[in-house]
Formats: sequence, C-alpha cells, structure tokens
Amino acid sequence: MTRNTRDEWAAQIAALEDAPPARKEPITVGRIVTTALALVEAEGFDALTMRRVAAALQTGPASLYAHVRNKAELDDLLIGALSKNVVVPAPDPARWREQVLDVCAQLRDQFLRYPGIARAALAAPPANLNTLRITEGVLAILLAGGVPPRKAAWAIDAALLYVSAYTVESSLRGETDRGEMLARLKMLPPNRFPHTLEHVDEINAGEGHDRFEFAIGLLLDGLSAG
Amino acid sequence: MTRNTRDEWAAQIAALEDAPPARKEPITVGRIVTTALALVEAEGFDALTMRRVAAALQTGPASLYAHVRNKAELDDLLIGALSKNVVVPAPDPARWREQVLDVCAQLRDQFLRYPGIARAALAAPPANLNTLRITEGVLAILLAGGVPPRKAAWAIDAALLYVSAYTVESSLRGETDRGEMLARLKMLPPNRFPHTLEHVDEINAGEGHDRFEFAIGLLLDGLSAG
DNA sequence: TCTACTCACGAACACTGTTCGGGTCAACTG
DNA sequence: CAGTTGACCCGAACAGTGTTCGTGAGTAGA
Repeated sequence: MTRNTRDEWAAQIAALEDAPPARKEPITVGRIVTTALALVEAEGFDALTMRRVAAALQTGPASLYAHVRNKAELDDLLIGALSKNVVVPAPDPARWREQVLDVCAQLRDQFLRYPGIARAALAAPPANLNTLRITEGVLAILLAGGVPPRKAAWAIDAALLYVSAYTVESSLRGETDRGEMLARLKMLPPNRFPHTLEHVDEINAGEGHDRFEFAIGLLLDGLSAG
Repeated sequence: MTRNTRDEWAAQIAALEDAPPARKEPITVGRIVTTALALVEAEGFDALTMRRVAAALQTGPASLYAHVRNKAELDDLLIGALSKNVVVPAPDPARWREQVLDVCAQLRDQFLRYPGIARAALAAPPANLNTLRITEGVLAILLAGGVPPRKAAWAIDAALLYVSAYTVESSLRGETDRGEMLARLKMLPPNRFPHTLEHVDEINAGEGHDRFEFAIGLLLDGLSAG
C-alpha cells in the first residue's frame, strides 16, 4: 500500500526528470535483475514481487514475462548474479584451507547482503552456470590441495548447502535477538534440559561468524585427515 | 481446482457416513496438525494451504484461526510434531558417533517423508521446544563422548542446519532426475570446467544417503580430533 | 426459560503469480 | 515518402493465497 504509492511517486519523479527528451528505456533482463536486487537489499526477499519489480520499472507485471519465464527463473538469475560477485582465487596448494573458507565467506556475505535470498539459492537447481563456476574453482583448489576427487566434490556440496542454510537462518534472526533467545533458554525446566542449561552460555556464544567458520572448518579438516 | 472439488467430495462422503448420529467433531489443534501432516505427506508442502486444511476438516479457512495464530505457527507445530517422532537414545560413550548420526538420519527421514516441510524447519525458530529436546539429547551424547561443550553445541547447530538444507534440496530433486543432471554437466565447455568434467562421475556418485552420512561424518570426526 | 459465552464460519480484503489480447512504436521495404 | 511488418509492451483479468470482521449457532449456566 504505502509502498506501492511510494514506488509510483518515485516513478513520477524519475519521469519528471527526463520524460521530454529520452523515450522510455527498454526493459532488459539486466535491468530487471538489478532492480530486483536493489529491492531485496532494501526490503528483503519477501518484498520481491513481480508487481514491485514492475512498479519500480514504471510498468505493469505482465511486461516482465517477456524477458523472464517465471518468478523462479528470476530467482535463479538473482543468485546467478550474486555468484558472479565472488572471486575464486587460483589454487595455492599450501593454503587450500583458507582459500576455500574465503570463498564460502564471500558467498555468505553476498547472501547476507540480500536478506532472505538464500531461500532462492536452496530452491535453485545446482546446475546454475554461475554457481558451477564457483564449485569448479573450489574443486580445483581442493584437488590441488591433495584431496581425493570424490571427497572434494561431496565436501563442496555439503559446504554450499551449509552456507545457504546458515544465511537463511541468519536472515531470520534479525527479528528475535540473541538476548531474547538466551532468556528463553534459561526458562527451560532443569530436569528435562540439564545439559542445555548448564552450557547455555557456550551454546549462545560466538561473535559474528565464529560458528560459520567453525562449521566450514570442521568440514575441511575432515578432508585432510582421510 | 480439481483438488478443491475432490476435497469437497471426500467431505460429502464422510458426512454421508456419520452425519445423522454424531454431531460434528470439534476442531482442535491436534486435528489440524494431523490433517496438515497428511496433506503434506500426500501432496507436498506447497499444497499446505489454510484453505486446503480447512476443506479437509469440512469447514472454512476462518475456523482455523481460532486455534492457530498464523500459518507460520502451524508450520511450527508441524515440525514440532515431527521432532517428537525421533527417539533420542541414552548416551553410550563408546558409540557416540553412531548415535548422533542415527538421530540425524531419523530427522532426515522425518523431513523426507513430508516433502518440502524442511523449509518450515529452516524458518522455524530454533527455540521450538520439541527440537530443543533433540538438541538436548544429542548434546548429552556428545558430552558423554568427551566433546568439549562449545564444540558440541556448535556442531549440533551445524548438523541440524545441514539436515534441513539436505532435505530441502532432496525434496526438489524429485523433479529433475540424476541422469538429466549428469547430461547437463557433460555439456559444459571443457576449457572452463576441466575439473568438473574430469570427475563428473565422482561428483554424481553416491547411492541413497551416502553424501548425507559423509557430511555429518565429517562434522563429527572433527570433534573427536580436537 | 432466558442469558452469556465460546466456538464456528461466510464473506470480504489485500495481495500473490501468471496469461490473454489488443495496442504502440521503430524500423525495414517498395 | 507511405505502408507494412514485427518486436515489444502492458491493462485487465483469473485463480489462488493468508488473514480479519461480524454474524450466527450451539452449549452451558442462572
């Protein structure tokens, strides 16, 4: 409601600026994607609506379907665009662990920048070309590090899955903050949740992305050992 | 469409059976949950609609909101119900690894039985009482196995996150089968995807839940080492 | 018997993704 | 320069979603 009117308002202002000279710029997939990303960045994945994107482009929803088959395809395009932003380093056998962790962190930050978009990443087919570029790069790093192919491939799979799940959850945690969470844990009945209560501070510990790096590290450490 | 009419048809048949003697059974949260679970099991999470649940209970959507605040709350209740189905064994220090893996497998199977419901698990707050019962149990197992508290807690977090992500993906993979996936991988340009192509069979390998057990195993093995 | 109160629900609202059909405009062709 | 072609565009509508409001029916208590 108040959003739609605001979009229209912005559209009017934009039109007022350069309506007389330039004819309306044609809609392209690129413009759709950048508009959608801006929308998600500003208001989260739930706000990503065909209508909202169309409104931001000063048009109706139907116009989008000339360039994009589905909303699902739009989602795919979005995570593809995000994947293009992560840089995959050339394999350095001595530092394969850090390199992989760095790529995962990049992907995580991309997902976190656009809250909730990781849901689309989970739904997207893993055959997306841009994500395959990442897995190819990480595979190269792991192979250079001496990890056997199958283990490498499966570990990549698990790591990327974890990145998505982690970012999905992180995007929701904005709502209920840590203190609230801790308070609820402390209300648990001691007879049924003895261990949880005893180590509640440990459970709740972890600044920033400590848990993230711990989990990915766990996955990677298992590779060197075997 | 055809579904709605079929629901009504089923409702009519049911009504025809015991309409005269028994007055309509009152709606309870329990009935809502079991109905919803049956729906998800039969047709997947996307089919889980307030209207569909209401229709199966021979009533309108509005009636549900007397017992359930949201659809989100309904989702929560569902994953709570699923969590109750997993049995957490008493800690056996010698077998902590198998025990944890077994619990994870149970949860995985619960999620897979109701396709797509893992999405709700990812969205649900981790403070759900029934899931906390599981984490408490697993925490007990890990502590008994000699794993330091913080590592144990974080590993549980990572494992459950992975279980959800894995099952979400598995639920979608029913659509595009493995052969198709492999064929697409083989179409990749060899100059850009050399490693992916070279080990495409390894990547695609893995019967059943091999990848699942590999990933969880990786997480657990890292715990005993440090 | 009359009232009070909980529960149930039909109808509606605001929103979603998606399709259809006609429309508008630019650029080729004769 | 006039005419036609064709790509692009988009208003309107459809079917479906979650959710709320106000009314109704039915049971339990006075």
